[in-house]
Amino acid sequence: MAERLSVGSLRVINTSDSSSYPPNPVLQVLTVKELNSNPTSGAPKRYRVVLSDSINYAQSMLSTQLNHLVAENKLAKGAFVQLTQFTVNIMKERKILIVLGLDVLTELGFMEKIGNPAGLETVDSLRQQPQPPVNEGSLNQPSAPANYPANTGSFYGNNSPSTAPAPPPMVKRPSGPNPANGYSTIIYPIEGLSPYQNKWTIRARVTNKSDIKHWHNQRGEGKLFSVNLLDESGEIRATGFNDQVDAFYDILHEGQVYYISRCRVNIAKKQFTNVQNEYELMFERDTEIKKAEDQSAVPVARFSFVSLQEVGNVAKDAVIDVIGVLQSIGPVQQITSRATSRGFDKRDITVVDQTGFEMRITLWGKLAIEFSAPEESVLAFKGVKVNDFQGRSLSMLTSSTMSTDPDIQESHLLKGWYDGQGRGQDFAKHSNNASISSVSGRSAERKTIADVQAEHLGMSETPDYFSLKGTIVYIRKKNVSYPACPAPDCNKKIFDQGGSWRCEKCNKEYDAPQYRYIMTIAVGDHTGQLWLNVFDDVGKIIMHKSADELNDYQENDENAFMNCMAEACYMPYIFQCRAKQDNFKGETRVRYTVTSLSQMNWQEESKKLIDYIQGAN
DNA sequence: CCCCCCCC
Repeated sequence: MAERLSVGSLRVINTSDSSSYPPNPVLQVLTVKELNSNPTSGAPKRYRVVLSDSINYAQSMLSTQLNHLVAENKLAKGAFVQLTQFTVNIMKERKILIVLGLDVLTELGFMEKIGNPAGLETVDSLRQQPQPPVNEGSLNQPSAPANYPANTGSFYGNNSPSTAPAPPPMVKRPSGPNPANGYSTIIYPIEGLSPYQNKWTIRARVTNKSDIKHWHNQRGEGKLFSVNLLDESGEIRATGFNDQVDAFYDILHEGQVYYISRCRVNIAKKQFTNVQNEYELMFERDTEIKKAEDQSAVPVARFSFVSLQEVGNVAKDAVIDVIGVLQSIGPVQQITSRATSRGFDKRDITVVDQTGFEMRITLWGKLAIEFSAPEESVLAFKGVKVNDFQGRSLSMLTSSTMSTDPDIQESHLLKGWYDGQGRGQDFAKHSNNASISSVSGRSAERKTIADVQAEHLGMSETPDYFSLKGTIVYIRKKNVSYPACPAPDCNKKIFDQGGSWRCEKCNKEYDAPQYRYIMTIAVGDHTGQLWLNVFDDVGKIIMHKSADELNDYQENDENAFMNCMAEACYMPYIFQCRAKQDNFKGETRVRYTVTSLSQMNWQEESKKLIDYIQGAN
């Protein structure tokens, strides 16, 4: 097999101009590793693959459309692959191959590592500047390296040609625009774009075009619009401001394919993106946009569906894609925004899928009013926001899209399932239990108990949020729960009037209270111990039963009660916590409240630890 | 340079 390898090709790619890249190098797969992305973000998995030519090895990232090869165990350790499309990005001083296309040479099977391949020099060592070793974990967030020269022009322009790679050629399309009019005939895949390359043209379909938005704030005012662009490799958002609105807004039409070149490539701000790309484009004065004569061969949509069941495990505020069968259509309603006191039209619909879950999705504005899809249509949503109202619900954003009965495999499968069995089925909701929650879409930062104390979390004006990996070491037996008003969302403590229970808030009498947890638990980790307050939704998870049931035990069956307490103790969890000052008998103290908790995911935790250990070296 | 996306 060794003779099939493109021996020495990786060094050529690492050191030379893209025009000298070996066209279709054959390489051996040394390792395939899943990048530890946030499992609650809804984003697809990313794989890092180490490739060897037997003399050298190199890091690569697999474009997500190749993920299935990993899932099918075709692309695995020891396999041989032939790259058919790739580009080179620079992350943290090191070149990374971005593999956009490859063939697994299955006829060669899997083999032990051939030769004794060595690592390649970092970009900086090629520039005679010794650099510390690369932290592999950094691949997880390839935000453009802050420690990297911001002026990429100087990097590519002023250095010697041997260290200054020009953009790699990708697919040659003789039918593309003529270089004479300023375009390159070389079409780049969107996934290969990066701030370090500026001579490219993409051929992409506009899958979403915003209205023109005007803004004014302290920093100034202006107008903007943005489009989502899609090709077979990936998607990216492009935004035009002010003059570029005038120049390009009317040229770009949703659904059509364009050649686009000479944009600025910026780092996408993670919290604002709803397309899967590290970068985003900004139209500039000399940006060129030209409608493609051939509108075919560019995908119309790209989805990364999360099943309705899985929506329960996605963080609040994540932006995800879902597909489901339309089950019910609510009426158009008018609401008034609390923030702006403006009125909005909305409509709630419910969709179901073969995981047996239903999901409410809120549509807004014109789309809500004009919604006309018949019941039992398949609806595919791209870029909808996850809310945690009553468990889980979804809400469209202006950047979201909805397609009715899209001609994609998932849609046909869903239709088949619905006609076969789904129509008569009952569906589960994501109930109002505590679930993975987060502040602004991310999980709060992990702290040890020693960190929480040393950093004085909760002692400032605003609450602090953190997550904690710990074990329940004690549950206070006093005041485990209180008798609450059974009216939905009241939760007020009610009082036994002798035979009936009175709620002062509702001004009503009830036959029985509904007990709610207000537990105090001690949680320990390897650095200390902390008292945490737990309310009903989290209490139910810890105790595996309702506060009513536990209260019943406490009153009538001491043994059963003690057993429940014992079983709940010494369980490890990841606690999401809020630390907040309050006044108690004239003294200021910090109260720690568990806002939600999740079961230990040992695999994830192990990964975190490995990354932590590697980062420490 | 926006980044709001609303309500129960």
